[in-house]
Amino acid sequence: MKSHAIYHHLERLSELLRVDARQAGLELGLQPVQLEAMHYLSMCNAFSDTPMAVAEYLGQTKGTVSQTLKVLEKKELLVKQPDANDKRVFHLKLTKKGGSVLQQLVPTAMVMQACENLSPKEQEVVEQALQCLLSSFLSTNKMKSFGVCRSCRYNRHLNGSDYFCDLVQQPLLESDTQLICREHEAS
Amino acid sequence: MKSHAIYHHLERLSELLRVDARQAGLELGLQPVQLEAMHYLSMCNAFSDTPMAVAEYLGQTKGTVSQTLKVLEKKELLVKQPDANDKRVFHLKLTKKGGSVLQQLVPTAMVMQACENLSPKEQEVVEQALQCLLSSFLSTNKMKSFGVCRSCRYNRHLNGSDYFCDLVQQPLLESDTQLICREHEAS
DNA sequence: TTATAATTGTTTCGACTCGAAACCATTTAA
DNA sequence: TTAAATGGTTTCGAGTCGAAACAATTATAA
Repeated sequence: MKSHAIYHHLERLSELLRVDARQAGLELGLQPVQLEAMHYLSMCNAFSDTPMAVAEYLGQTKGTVSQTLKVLEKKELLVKQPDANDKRVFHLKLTKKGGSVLQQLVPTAMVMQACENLSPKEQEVVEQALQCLLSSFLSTNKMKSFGVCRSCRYNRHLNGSDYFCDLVQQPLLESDTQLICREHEAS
Repeated sequence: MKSHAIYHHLERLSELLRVDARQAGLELGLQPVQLEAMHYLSMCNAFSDTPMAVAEYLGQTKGTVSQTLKVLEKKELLVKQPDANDKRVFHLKLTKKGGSVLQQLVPTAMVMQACENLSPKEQEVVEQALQCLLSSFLSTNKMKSFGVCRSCRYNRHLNGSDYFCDLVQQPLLESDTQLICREHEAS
């Protein structure tokens, strides 16, 4: 059983990542969790860009996330747009400023460099291993996967660039299918 | 370049781990960072069980760590012992209670189960990959490795169960050589 | 249809984290 | 023997986080 060794490495990587993210966000007064929220919003689709979805993704309560988003909104890194059909929900969009800040800070320089120092083969192995571990975490604990739309069992490829989601019963653009969906279920 | 994918997976794993650790420590009122400190202390050698070493390991300031340790001491999970030679330094030892709490909570049930759901081969690959990534982080950023004594370039294997550290100029027990050292440098 | 329940999001509160800076005691260097 | 460096603590302020109470809207069911 390698669980202790895996835990140990993961714990250390996690701490390094956190310290690094804290450092990276320091100049702009951004906290690690705020960067994570922005990172998620930059990758998710239009069904998944709400406060509730962010809360599920981060594993935090909606109240906590609400505060996080309020700060980002005040810093003009994102805007809240009311939903067309449901007056309760808001869609969160990164502003131009938000996007460029994110691109500048994520991934952090430390991670970039560390990855560049690995051979392409090693990068491939590491990426696969992390994915393997992550999906084991998610399936073992029956958590939402937040995978990309294209790999979802509800996603149907009609033909060419035409896709359709059987869950929300809507057609999808090809670009949509590369984004993260909160309803994602592995196929 | 897989750096973005690697960052993404790592970020997510890191967040899951943190949420899980928070949950695990909840009953006993232990915070994630407190568990990490205890975990470190359970694995480090006698040169590395001081507040400063914990601070370096966690990447936090000594002031912050001092507060963390004060809480753990008050909960009787560790004790502070004065150093024999240097009146400024203290050695931190987990109490019996601290050890059993740690054994119960680390690794968390989530990680244990997720690992058990991987095949032995997968566990091996994941463990190697994490180690590979971690050492790339550390070497790229010239950070202390906190590796086990046995793998250090200062460690000399004399014969049988006799070892010697060229840095501190002291003989080592075989059991010492399996512990983490703050002065560790890869050989 | 209309009351009831569930859902989305916000606000407030208190316990906790964290770094910076000031501080003390001790050790090392000059 | 003074000055600088080191290990550790304390204090302070800004920030994180969950719980709980709240408001508004939508879904359910009688």
